[in-house]
Amino acid sequence: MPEIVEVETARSVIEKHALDRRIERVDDQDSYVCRPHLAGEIASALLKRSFVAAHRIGKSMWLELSGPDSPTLGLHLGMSGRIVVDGFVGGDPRFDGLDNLDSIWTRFRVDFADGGYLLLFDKRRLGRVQLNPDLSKLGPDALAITPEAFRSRVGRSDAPIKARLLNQNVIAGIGNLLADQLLWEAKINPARSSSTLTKSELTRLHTTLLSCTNDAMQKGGVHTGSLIPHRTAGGVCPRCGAALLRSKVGGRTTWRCSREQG
DNA sequence: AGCATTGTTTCACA
DNA sequence: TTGTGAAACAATGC
Repeated sequence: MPEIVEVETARSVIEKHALDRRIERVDDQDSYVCRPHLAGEIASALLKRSFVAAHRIGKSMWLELSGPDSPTLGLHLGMSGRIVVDGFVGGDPRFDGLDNLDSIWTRFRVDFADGGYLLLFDKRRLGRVQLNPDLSKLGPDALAITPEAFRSRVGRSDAPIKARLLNQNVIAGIGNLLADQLLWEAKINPARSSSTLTKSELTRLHTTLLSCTNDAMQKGGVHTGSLIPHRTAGGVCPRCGAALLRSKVGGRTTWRCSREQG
């Protein structure tokens, strides 16, 4: 997906352009993306109301609806989702096809009374639209977590540090690319047991997390990280020139510098 | 043709 | 109890 940076962009698009507009029509027919799907359940919850706030923790968004006893609308971009409101786009920067918003890749759509729209464009179809999503297990948001909480939560486990960073219940928002990027920046081996990291290493990792996400936000996505283009066969460390090594950590393809993250 | 994929969930197993 | 690895999910890109 869309990691925390892309999701925040999407949330921001919604906040700026989709609030306080009367919802006139809803297409929730994709029963895989929209769930649980009791024919039109989502549609009837939204019709004649409006979105009044857009929130996010990690990679999960939820929208508040006007009116008493309204549910919230959960949005998750999955592996490839984008949010489009009128012409404004937020989310996964890969793939084209946005020139055809009526295609099968539009998995969910809201039309406003004023003629505008909000939609979820998702080629991979692993995104989710859901009423009252359960977000109670999510850890603190990666952009908001304090250094102290970061150290205690992330450093507590015997799991590999990368697996720990990817665990959304520990800290919410870090995905595979961002994890590789920040472990490389901080010169820490992704496979090291989290509990062997020193306090100063954890502090450095947290600082790096902030600079990486900030940087990615400026440049338009986590794919702009300096390590990312080198995560390929024969790739070398853009910092020291040593070979990059490919492995599997936390179930995900992992690249690290053979010299600096040995 | 075959494999990999910026994500999440589930399950068998150590 | 924790953690891991693999599989499943869906569909596209290389």
